[in-house]
Amino acid sequence: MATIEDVAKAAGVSKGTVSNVFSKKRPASKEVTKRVIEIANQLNYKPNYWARTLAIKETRIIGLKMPGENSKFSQFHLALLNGVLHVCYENGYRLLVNTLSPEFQNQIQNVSSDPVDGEIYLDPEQNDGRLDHRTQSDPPAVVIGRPPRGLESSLCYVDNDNEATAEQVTSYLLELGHRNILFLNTSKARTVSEDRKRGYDKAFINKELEVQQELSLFKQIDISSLLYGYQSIKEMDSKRVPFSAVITDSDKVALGVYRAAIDLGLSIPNDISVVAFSDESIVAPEFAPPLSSVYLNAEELGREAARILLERIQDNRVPVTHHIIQSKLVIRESCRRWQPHD
Amino acid sequence: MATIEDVAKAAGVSKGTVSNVFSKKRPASKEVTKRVIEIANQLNYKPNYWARTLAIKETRIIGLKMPGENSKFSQFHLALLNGVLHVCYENGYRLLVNTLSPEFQNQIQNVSSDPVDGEIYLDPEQNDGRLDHRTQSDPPAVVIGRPPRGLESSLCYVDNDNEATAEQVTSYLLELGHRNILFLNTSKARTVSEDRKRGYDKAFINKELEVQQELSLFKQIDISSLLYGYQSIKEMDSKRVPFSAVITDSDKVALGVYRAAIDLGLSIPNDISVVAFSDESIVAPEFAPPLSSVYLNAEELGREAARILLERIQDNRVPVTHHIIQSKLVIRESCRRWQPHD
DNA sequence: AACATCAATTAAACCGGTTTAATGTTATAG
DNA sequence: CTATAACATTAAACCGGTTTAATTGATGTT
Repeated sequence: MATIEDVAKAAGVSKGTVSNVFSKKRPASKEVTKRVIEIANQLNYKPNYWARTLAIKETRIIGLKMPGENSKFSQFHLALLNGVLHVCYENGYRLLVNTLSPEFQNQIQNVSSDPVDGEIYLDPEQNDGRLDHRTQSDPPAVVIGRPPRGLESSLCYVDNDNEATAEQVTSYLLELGHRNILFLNTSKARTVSEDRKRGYDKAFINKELEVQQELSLFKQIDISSLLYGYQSIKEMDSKRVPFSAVITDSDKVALGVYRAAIDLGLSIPNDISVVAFSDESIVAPEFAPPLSSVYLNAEELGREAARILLERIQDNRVPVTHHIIQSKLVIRESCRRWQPHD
Repeated sequence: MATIEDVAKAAGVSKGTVSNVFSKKRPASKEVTKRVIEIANQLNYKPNYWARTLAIKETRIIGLKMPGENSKFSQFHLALLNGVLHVCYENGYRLLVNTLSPEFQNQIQNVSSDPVDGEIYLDPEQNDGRLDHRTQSDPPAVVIGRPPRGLESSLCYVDNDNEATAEQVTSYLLELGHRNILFLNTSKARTVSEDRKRGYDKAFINKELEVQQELSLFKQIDISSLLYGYQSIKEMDSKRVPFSAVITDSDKVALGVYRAAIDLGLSIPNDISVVAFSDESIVAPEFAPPLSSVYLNAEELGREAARILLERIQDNRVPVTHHIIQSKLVIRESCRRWQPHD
């Protein structure tokens, strides 16, 4: 690969001039510009990205940090990613997906600063190593979701109002007459599970009803969403724990619930009502019956996070902001007024 | 941010020694190692990624290049991405998603080498600017999908056998007695559309039937998949073009077909049989009726592409390889034997 | 003619690491 | 007790850009 030196020599000018022709940061005469560009083309010269980065201390790359383990992108992440990418596209930024295993990163040979101008953190957890170890000198960051207690005030984040949404969903079911509402929450480690649980509890308390803790489940990390939904229902059934409605963490979990219902000869919504969080796919309407679910606006979460991040990158003195993205409960046909059987 | 120089001074050793402690490329004594690491921690020192990259000419980043315009990741891309990420994770690589607008990249200030060790190209097109302009000095590349004619022999790629699969799908419908089979193909620009069309034609020719070209449609770039499916059916219906089966490019297009069928009071599969390519979501079974579709194994496509790329990065003299990933037609309930109505 | 102004250019320093070649130090063999 | 190998360390060069400060030469002013 040709270097700036090669081009400078061939064009009979100094490195600085070639640099100016390419960066346009200072003027160069018409003739020189023309000659340099011609020769650069001949030599197939392109400025070296990393050399430039080293000199100007800007990568024009933003990072996306997944939580620790080898996690997969979900439907929700996909929408979110598309939002982030959209903003990147508009602003000439690239996106670096950071999936390095803890083992890899802990080896001293692999320790290094992150090669980005700023980072978006996904799926914050209660004790989030990624966030705890952040220091002043790290690049700007924006979290999607609520950061763990204690870090809320010092970190920018973008989130839904998960507590209010959970309360709304639960109230909806309570008003339909349901009293035994199974809550298939996401993993306890994630901060969002706590918020949703609080909203769920609140809905009961508002109606002066008692919360049945044994109906609040948390997903284990090692189980798939589909199985989580399926097995939970099967288990509740075999333990003869009564419930007439289910709130699930995602449409995938709801799918598991649907399948379990079929297996158990239960009808949705006649025997069980179902509502899901996090429906970003276009398929909820295709469920039989169409699934009522909460649209979280993941794409907007991604867009907004990226926008805020770029702002901070340009000027890191802008105040820490917290941005709430509107979510929306979409009622379809998976819920029904509860009336005791026979 | 502290530099290697700061650490070296504070520890009373040379830059080279600090470098050796961190890179482990050459030995350092126990005491020196200990002292250097201690001081590095105190100063919160981490080796600068860009400086290191410039020196060793290795980024440990692989790139993912989307086609030109601001395109979104689909369900298919998601599965593929997860495959790529998995391999990255295992091998300590980061993934850079490159979505820069052509306008951005064409400005001289933004011209530069790509900041990656190798690249994966998605959705190759017949006249693909990204691929045409590649030169010997560009980093190693792997294409997912068939490269345009002329570049096939010089580029590594991973693909399904789209021709054979399309032939299989079409034959399946022909054997069910269908003769007017609408083919809602993907955009004509993409190489895959050509391959599938060839397979479709072949199935007819094998049976010594004539291909009705007016039943072969190609998606326009500016229309959503859902609308493409919906409008195509509506249009065929209003033009009174007879057809009894539809092959769609993806489950999203199929969804549009389902919705049009409802609008037109047509029953699937009684009036229209439907088969989709590219079903990577878990929802095809949730369609009413469950959608027969071709599982393309996108995750494996991604994994294999990443694997081949890493191989080439380690040794770019390995021969150019073409890898075919198995796809599979999954029969569900959206197709039926064709018998003329009353 | 002398001086100030301005644009284009350059040599050299710099960004923060790695690597080479040389040096000093200690252990091992003859 | 050397000669030699093996090891740890360092100074200096290098990677390929950008930037600073100085220089040149052309233009304009009085």
